[in-house]
Formats: sequence, C-alpha cells, structure tokens
Amino acid sequence: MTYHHGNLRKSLLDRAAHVIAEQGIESLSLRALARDLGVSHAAPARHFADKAELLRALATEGNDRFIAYILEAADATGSDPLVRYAAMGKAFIRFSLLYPAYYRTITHPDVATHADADLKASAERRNLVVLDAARAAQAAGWLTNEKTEDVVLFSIATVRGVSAILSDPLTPYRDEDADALIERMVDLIIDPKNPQRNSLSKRKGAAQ
Amino acid sequence: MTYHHGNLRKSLLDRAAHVIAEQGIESLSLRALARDLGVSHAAPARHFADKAELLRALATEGNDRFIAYILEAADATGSDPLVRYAAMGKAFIRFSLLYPAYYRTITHPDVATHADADLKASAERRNLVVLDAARAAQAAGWLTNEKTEDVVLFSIATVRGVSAILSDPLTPYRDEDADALIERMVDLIIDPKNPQRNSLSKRKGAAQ
DNA sequence: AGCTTTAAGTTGTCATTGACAACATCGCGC
DNA sequence: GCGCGATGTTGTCAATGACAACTTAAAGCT
Repeated sequence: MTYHHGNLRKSLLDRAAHVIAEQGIESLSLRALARDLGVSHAAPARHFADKAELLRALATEGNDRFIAYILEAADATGSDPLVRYAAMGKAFIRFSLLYPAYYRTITHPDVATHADADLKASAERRNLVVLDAARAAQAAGWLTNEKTEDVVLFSIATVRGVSAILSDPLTPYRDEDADALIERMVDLIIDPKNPQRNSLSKRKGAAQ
Repeated sequence: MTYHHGNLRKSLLDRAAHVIAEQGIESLSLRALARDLGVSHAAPARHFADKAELLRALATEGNDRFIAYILEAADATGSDPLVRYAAMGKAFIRFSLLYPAYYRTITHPDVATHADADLKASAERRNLVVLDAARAAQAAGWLTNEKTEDVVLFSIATVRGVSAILSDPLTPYRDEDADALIERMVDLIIDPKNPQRNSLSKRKGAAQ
C-alpha cells in the first residue's frame, strides 16, 4: 500500500503502448490507465501535462526503440553496407507491425509536435541513422550517381508504404505472408545482389 | 426557421471533412458539428448511429472521390496506358495532400470496418480501378514478366509512402516542392519513358 | 535529529462529449 | 385529411480531460 507508485511515468508509457496496440489509439484514456495501475485519476497529470504530452513521450521512446531495433538487425547481417541497408529496411517494416503503438505515435504525432524538443531530437537521431547507413552504402559503390537525400527519400517511402499496406484492413494484402512480402519488396528497391548499380532510375544507361 | 434541415447528412459529412482537414480528426465532435449546422446535439444520431459510422461514411465518400480524381487525371493525359498509370500515381499523392480528411479516413478506418458493406464495396471499386490500369499498362508491353498483383502492390506502396512522408511533420521533406518530388518519385517507379522494361527488378538482365 | 521544501499522489469539481430515451413535428402515401 | 415514418428536439447519464486545493512521502539542509 505504498503511497508512491515507484515509477509511474514508465508504467504509464508501457501500459499506454499496450492499450494502443490492443484496442487502438482512440480507446486510450488517461483515467483508465490510472485505474489499471491502481492509482488515482489525477496521478498521470504529475508526469504528463495532458494526454498529447503522453503520446509525444511515447513517440520519443518509440524513436529510440526504433533506432535500436534497426541497428540490431543491421548488425546481425554483418558488415557489408548494402546488405546492412537492406536489413534495416526490412527491420523498419517489421518494427511497424511488431510495435504498432510506437509506430503510430511516431508517424502520426499531434500538431504540437514542434514544441517538443525531446521528440524532435529523437526524430532527428532516427533520420541520421538512416542517412548514415545510406551514405555508407553509397561509399561502397551503390547508387553513386544519386544524391543521398534522394536515396533515403526513396527508401523510406517504400518501407513506409509497405508498412501502411500491411496494416490496412481494407487492403487485399493482409493475409499474405508478411515476411515474404517484406523480403521481396525491399530487395526490389535495394537489390543487394546487384551492388554495381549506380542510379535509381531503371533505364539501362544508368542516369539518363 | 425550418424544422427540418434539408440535407443534414450531406452537410454533416462536408463539415466533418472540413473540420478534420483544419484541426485534425481528434478534434472532431458530433456536438460541435451539430452546433455548426444550427441543429440540436442529437440530430446527427438520425443519420449516423455513432461517430465511427460517420467516419466510415466519410471514408466511403472519400473512396468514390478518390476514384473520380484519379480517373480524371488519367483522362487528362491521353490514352497511352503507361502514361495514364503514371498520372494516376501522381494524382494519388496529390489527392492525399488535397483532401487529407478523406485520405485519413480511407487509410485509417476503425476496427468495425469489416461490418460496413458500403465501405468495403467502395474500397473494392477503388482497388479495381488501379488493378485495371496496371493490367492495361502491362497489356501495352510494360513489366510483362511481373504478376499484376506485384505491380500494383509495388506502385501503391510507393505512392502511399510518399504521401506519408509529405504529410509527416517530423520528416525533413515537407518544405520541398511537393509537386516536383511527386513527379520524380513516381517516374522513378513507373518510368513512362522506358516502356520496354519488363521486370520490376533493376538488374540489367531483366527478370534475373 | 529535526525542519523545510518539493516531488508525487489524492479528492473534488467542471465543462465537454457520445450515447440513449422519450417526445414533437414535418411531410408523404393512402 | 389522416396516419405513420422519417427527422429533429429536449433531457439525461456516465466517461473523460483538465484543473484546483489538499496530503503525504522523501530528500536535503543545518
């Protein structure tokens, strides 16, 4: 019957991630969260000024977990930069399916996002990880004719698109084997078996 | 001071689309909608059993507008199937930026979606339009080595990804010229100037 | 040790909201 | 011209987010 909870902030974030993953973000209620943790309805306010701030904190934590997950996947594949980059792309999609609460809060932050320095910083860290990996792949001879920004933009668009499709209940691709689909789609883009390619465009003569 | 409103259902949908586009979907309130339209707080219930049903109706309307918008863009480019397909891809992204409320409700429907026959039917109509266009492009000689499903999946993933990036406040690509970006990204995928390509993979020898 | 200050939790309250029930009115079909 | 169903209305309830005022635990200072 401790008056203090111990680590309410972390418990709130964990429980919120769980509820969002199970029942969707619209079912998330601060009061229900407090009840679940055996704490009064106003306790969450000591840690988060309002509901949006909790969601931003969740997105911040999600960014860091995202980075860890992606780097771990890259490390598991070895040191070849292009193979690593492909592994990160696949890990991106898997993360979005494995941790929908983090992914949702990361990709659909609320409007006040700009005022949250922590969230912005974590997002920049995440962007930097991808940028570095793309640079490394280019330094190893891949897509040397393209600007790194374009490579990143194209890669992120693809993995975000696949993530969106795989979690969309109105799309006809849900029942397929997601893992096989992820492999196929990312390899179409990154094509680690063809490292000598030097342009994103598929025209035979490379860049135009 | 007419007792009846006239066409409350349509007014509610229109106003809801406006509010979502301006202030986000989380700010949408049935009561505020009713106030805006000068109607009592329970009037919307005559047309939508609950808030989720209104959002599903908005998604249904969105699907039909989406179809119209995309076909119009295709028709404006002429009759070459590959050029049409590329135009539809670009129109897809533009629609997502132009009508965020429709796009949001279409791509993030609630869990009860499966029970809504109208919504499901409109989504299937929309999928069919894309499928037909992809088939036509293949019949004209494009990507003849690929299954149409794969072509569609890849195309949709790309345009959804670009849409996601362009409307993400935490992404560094917002300030760019969206139109130029759309052109570039879609042409990278569809590449209407290179209609003889017959495989999605970029390896020189086509399909392996 | 004892005092103070502050972080963390509590109870109480308020306006807003979605949902529902019971009632009122409009207008169309007979 | 009447009856009935569609459409709106008023009234109410429980849940929620936000806030204010109060309490307690814990950490720090002397």
